[in-house]
Amino acid sequence: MIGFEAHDHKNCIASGVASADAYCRAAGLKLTTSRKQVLEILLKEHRALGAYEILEYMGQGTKPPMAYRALDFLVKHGFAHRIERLNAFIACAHPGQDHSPAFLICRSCDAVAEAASEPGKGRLGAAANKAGFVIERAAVEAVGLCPKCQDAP
Amino acid sequence: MIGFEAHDHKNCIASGVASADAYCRAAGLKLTTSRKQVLEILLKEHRALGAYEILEYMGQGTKPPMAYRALDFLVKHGFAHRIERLNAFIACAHPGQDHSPAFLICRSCDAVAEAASEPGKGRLGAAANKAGFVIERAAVEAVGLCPKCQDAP
DNA sequence: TTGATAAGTGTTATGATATAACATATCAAC
DNA sequence: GTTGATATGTTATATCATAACACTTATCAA
Repeated sequence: MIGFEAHDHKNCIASGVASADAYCRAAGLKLTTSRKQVLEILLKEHRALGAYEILEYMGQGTKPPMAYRALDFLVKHGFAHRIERLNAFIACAHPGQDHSPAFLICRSCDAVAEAASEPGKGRLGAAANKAGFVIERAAVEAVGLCPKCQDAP
Repeated sequence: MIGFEAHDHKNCIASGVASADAYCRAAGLKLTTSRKQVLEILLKEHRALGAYEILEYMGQGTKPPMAYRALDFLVKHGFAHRIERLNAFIACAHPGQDHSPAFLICRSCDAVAEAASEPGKGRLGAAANKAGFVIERAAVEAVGLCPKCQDAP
């Protein structure tokens, strides 16, 4: 899990962009300037950012559709995820890997950590099966308190 | 799981309101007219409704805060749930029971079924534990195709 | 090369969702 | 019946997201 601990941040950004770059090249996708820029912003901030917040980082004159389009691309291809609860976006912590993300969201400081989930397993999978529902993907967003905010309530 | 099958709808509404009524009386909560009205609307429609859609059912002259306040109350006390993915609300299918809901959302017709999940179990629980994150509640929203929409794509 | 097609970007305008703030009303407890 | 707490009514506005269209750039077959 990539989460609340300290980490080597420069490497984080470089490897995130590099892996998206490689993936796009292999898949015939275009990681254009604005898409790359948004990915870099997400990686650099290393937290969930709202679209309008991203817009500000992109520079003045940038309009909402520009940010949303880049985000659509990044989310569609798994380089970023949307956090429904926060109406926000975060860089993927495991780019390139086929994964079903789950998020741990601190209700106090809004920090977000990405973990793995197993939709289709456990009670949920059994219930879906029984109902004849085919799960394609699942958003799992756990809300609680991160280590830091438990210490300082 | 309560979901995609046909069911006795009148009973659905009556028992939903009755159980909320009983719970509120026991807990010293006030199920006021507008709160009860919104609950009835959700039970009657038996699907996820946006706040402004609920507002229309409430009659003209009703303003957004009225719907949102009633919904806040219903969600807070477990009589309804918010579906983040749809920015919508749905009556709880297991009122009164202590439960951690999961939802099966059809991407074609937006039908929603409520199932049970087990946050804190499985890989997610293990990851949270390891990270020192305390899960208080979790939103689990699985997207896919309901039986009806699989047959008619 | 050129012209056709598709994909991406820039821009305007607006739609959809949600809440802050404050005035008024209701109700239970003293 | 006054007080205090809770709920409602209302205005205004904040926040999040997309439709629609003009223009540009990349791709590629003829």
